[in-house]
Amino acid sequence: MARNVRQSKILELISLNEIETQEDLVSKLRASKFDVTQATISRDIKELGLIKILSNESGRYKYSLAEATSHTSNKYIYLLKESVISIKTVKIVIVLAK
Amino acid sequence: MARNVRQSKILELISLNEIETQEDLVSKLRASKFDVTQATISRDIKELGLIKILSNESGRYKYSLAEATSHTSNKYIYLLKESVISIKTVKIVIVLAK
DNA sequence: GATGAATAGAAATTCAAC
DNA sequence: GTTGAATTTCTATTCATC
Repeated sequence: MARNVRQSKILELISLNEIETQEDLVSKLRASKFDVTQATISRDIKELGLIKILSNESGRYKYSLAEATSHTSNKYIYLLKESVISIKTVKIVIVLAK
Repeated sequence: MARNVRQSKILELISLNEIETQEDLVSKLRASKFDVTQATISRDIKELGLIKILSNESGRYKYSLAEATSHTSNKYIYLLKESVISIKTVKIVIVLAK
């Protein structure tokens, strides 16, 4: 399912990068061969429950994983299980467990 | 300091209500006699490090206190100390400690 | 430094198409 | 059910003003 692969890629991207806007995310996804628009990313972000927070480093807004709840963790874990995950994505699980 | 009083009122309002937009917050602040515009609220939100998250009840976005960090907690506690705080606002501290 | 009016910029939704 | 183009809605910033 392409949508799940894309969403797990989004989790990876926001974990490893400072993503300031949805357009940033679109660019990075396109660089990874995901042909997608801002409208879809907006929906993905809502489904993943991602939040925009202030980055300590830059003082600017960036996307972040939501504060862990059973709902969001289950969603993340499901996506990671469903997709072919690189070692980078495994690191996300570690981040979640912090 | 009017700004701090307003910001602690904001903490109270988002803790006790589902605030979906900055305009919502402006309305509620005006109802509480804070004469303020969206531009100022945008700045307050950034300074307080507030985030927009999905509400479990409504499935819609609402403003929320940030995940606790020493920085944000200190900021909240400072504001609560500085201002004349109602019993309602004391409840916010309890929420933060959860 | 704090703020508002206006504007630019970003994000959510609509509406159609698939 | 998923998506994109266009649009609406919402938010951040600019540029004055105090």
